Amino acid sequence: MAVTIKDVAKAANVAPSTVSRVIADSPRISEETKRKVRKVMEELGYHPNMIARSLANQSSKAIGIIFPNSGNTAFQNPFFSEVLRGISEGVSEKHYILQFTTGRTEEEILQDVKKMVFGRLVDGMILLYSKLGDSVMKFLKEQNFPFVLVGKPFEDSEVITHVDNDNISAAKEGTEYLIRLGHRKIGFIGGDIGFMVTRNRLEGYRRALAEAGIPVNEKYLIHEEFLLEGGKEAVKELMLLDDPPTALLVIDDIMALGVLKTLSELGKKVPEDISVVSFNNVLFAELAQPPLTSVDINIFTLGIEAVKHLIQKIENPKEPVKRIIIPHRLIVRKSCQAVVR
Amino acid sequence: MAVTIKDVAKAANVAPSTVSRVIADSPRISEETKRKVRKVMEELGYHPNMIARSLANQSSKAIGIIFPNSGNTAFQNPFFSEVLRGISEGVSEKHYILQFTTGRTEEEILQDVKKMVFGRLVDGMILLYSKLGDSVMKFLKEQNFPFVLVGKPFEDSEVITHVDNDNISAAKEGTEYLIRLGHRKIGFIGGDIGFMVTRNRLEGYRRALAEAGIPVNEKYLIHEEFLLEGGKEAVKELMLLDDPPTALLVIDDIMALGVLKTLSELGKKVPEDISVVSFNNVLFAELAQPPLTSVDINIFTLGIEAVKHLIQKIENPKEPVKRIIIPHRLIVRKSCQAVVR
DNA sequence: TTGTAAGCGTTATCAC
DNA sequence: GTGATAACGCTTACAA
Repeated sequence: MAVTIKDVAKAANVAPSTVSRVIADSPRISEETKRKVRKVMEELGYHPNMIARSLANQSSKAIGIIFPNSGNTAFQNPFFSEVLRGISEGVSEKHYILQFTTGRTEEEILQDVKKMVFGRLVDGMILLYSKLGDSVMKFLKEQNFPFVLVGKPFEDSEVITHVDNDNISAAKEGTEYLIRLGHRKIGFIGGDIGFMVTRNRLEGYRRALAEAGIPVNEKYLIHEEFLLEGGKEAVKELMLLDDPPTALLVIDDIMALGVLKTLSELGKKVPEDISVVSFNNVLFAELAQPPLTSVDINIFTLGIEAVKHLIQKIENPKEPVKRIIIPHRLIVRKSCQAVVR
Repeated sequence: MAVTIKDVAKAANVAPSTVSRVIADSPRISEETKRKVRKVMEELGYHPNMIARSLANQSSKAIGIIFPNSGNTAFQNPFFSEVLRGISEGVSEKHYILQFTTGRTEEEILQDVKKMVFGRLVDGMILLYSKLGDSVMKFLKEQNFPFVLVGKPFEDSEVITHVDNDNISAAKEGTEYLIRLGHRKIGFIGGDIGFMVTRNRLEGYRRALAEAGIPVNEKYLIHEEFLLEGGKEAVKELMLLDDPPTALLVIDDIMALGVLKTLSELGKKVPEDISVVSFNNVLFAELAQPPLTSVDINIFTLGIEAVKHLIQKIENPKEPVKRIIIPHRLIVRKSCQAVVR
C-alpha cells in the first residue's frame, strides 16, 4: 500500500493534521515544521490520494464533458476535437481533471451523466450541444447542477450560462457574401433540425434572402442527419432540379466535403459551376479541393471560455448567469465565384 | 446534502451494511429485504457516491487515456478520435469511466499521469503512442502500474502488453502495390522519427524496395514533424529534384492531404503525374480529391482491444503480457496509377 | 440472514 | 502552532 499522510506524520513526529496543513501550505504552520515535513514527504515519496481528498472536500476538482451520441458522427467531426483542445487547455491551467461520457444513445448518456452527478465524480459539466427536448440538459437543470452549454439553449436562456456564436449573423453574412457575388439561387444544406445550431443558421440564411428580396425556395432546403453519405442523395436531387441552385450554404465543413465529393461525381465543378460556403473552418476546410470558403467560429475559444465560466460558477455558486458570444469571421478561399450572366 | 446509504438504512429499518449488500446484490440477503430496501432507495432517490465507494474499494473503475502532446497535432488527427471511439465503446460496456491527460508538454503529461496514478484516480492507463525515450512510459513501467500501449514498444516488448498493427508489413504491402504498378522511384514521407510507427513504416518501405532490388535513394526520404504545413517545403524540394519520384508513400492520411494540396499547387496531378498511398484510412481519405488509396489499420478495433486487455489486466494482475496485432488492409481508391513508360 | 464496527486517506473543528 | 478527533459515504470482516 502506498505511503499515506499518517506515515509521513509518524516519520516526522507530527500529527496527521499537521501534515495536511503543510500540504495546504497553511500559514499557521511554522516554516521549520513545513521544511521538516516536506523533507519527509520527499524521502518517503508521498503523494496525496485524490479520492480521499475528494471525499473529505466534497469536491472532485473534475469536469465532465458531454458529447452528443458519440457512436456516430460526433467524434468524426473535428469540431469536437477542437473544442476539446480548448477545454483541455483551460482545465489544465486550473488543475482540474477531465471526465467523459461514453454512452451512445441519449439514454446511455443520461445514465453516464447521472453517475457523474450523483456519484460526485465531477463538480460541473460542459454540454457540447443544444438539442430540442434533450433529457440530459433537463436533468442538469432540475438538479441545479453547475454546467455550461456550448450552443444556444432552446428555452430558459436567461437561466443557462452558455457560450455560443451568433450563428444567425454568421449564416446571414455567409449568405450575403454569396448574394454579393450575384447568386440568387442559393441552397441550404443543414443537419438535424433538432439542433439549435441548424436552426440558427437556417434563420440567418432566411434573413439574408429576405433582406435581399429573394424569396426562399423550399426545394432548396435540405436537412440531413448524417454527415457524409446522407447528403449524397439529397444533393443529387437538388442538382437535378429544373432550376438548380448556383450556390450552396453548407452547415458544416465536413458535410461540405461530402457535398464537394458528390458534386464532383455529378461532374459539377466548384466554384465554376457552383459556389460553396460552409461553417466552422476546421483544418480540413483549408485542405479541401478547392479550399473552402468557411465561416470561422473560433472553436478553440468556445472551449476555453466554456471551462472558464464553468469554473467560475463552480467556485462561486452566486456567479450570475452569463451569455458569452464568440466572434466569427468569414474566411474567403476558393470555393466561391461570381455568378456568370 | 444528498441521500446516503445511512438514510436509506434508517428509512428501511435495516443496517447500512445491509443496504450496501443490496446494492451489490449479495446472495446473502433475502429477496424480501432486497425488495424493501430497493423500494426505499427508489423513494428517497438514492444514488451511490462513487468517490466514497472508490475509497473503500481502493479502486476507481476509471481508465486514464494518455495522448501525445495534445497542444499541437494530436487532437487534429482523426486517428485519435477514432481510437477514442473504440475505447469509449469498450469502456462503456464494462462500466468503467474515462479520464484524460490535458498537458501539452511531455513534462506536463507526466505530471498528469503521476496525479492519476498516485492519486488513485484511475485503475489503469492506455498510452496512445510509442515514442523513443518517453518518460511517461518509463514511469508507468517503474511503478508497475497496469497499462497497455497502443503501438509497439521500443524495448521490453516482452514485458509490455501492447496492441498494434504490423506496420512493417502494412508499409511493405503499400510499397509493393506501388512497385507492382511499375513505380521504381518512390518517395517516403514520414513523421517524427522518434515515433515507432514512423520507423516501422519506413522499415516496411525499405524491405519492399530491397526485395524488388530497388536501391533506396536517401533523397526520397522525408521526415516532418508537423502534419500539414511542415511537409510543404519538403515536398516541393522533392519534386524539384532532377529525378523526382513518381510515387509517394505517406505515413498518414492527414499528412497526405497536405501533400495533395502542395502537389496541386505545384501543378502536379494525382494520380496522373504522381501516385500516392497513405495510411490509416480515416474518413477523410475517402473524401479527398482524388480519394486516397490508404492502408486501413482498423483504428476502432485498436481502441476496443486496448481497453479489453487493460481491463483484463486490471481485474487479474496475473494476466500474462500480451501482444495483439490488429490486421490491416490496403484500400484501393483513385490516388494511384500505373507508371507510363 | 442481518447488524456492528473498523477502515479507506483526507480535511476540518475544536481544543490546548 | 500543533494535536486529537470526528466527519466524508461506502465496504467488509466478524459477530450474532
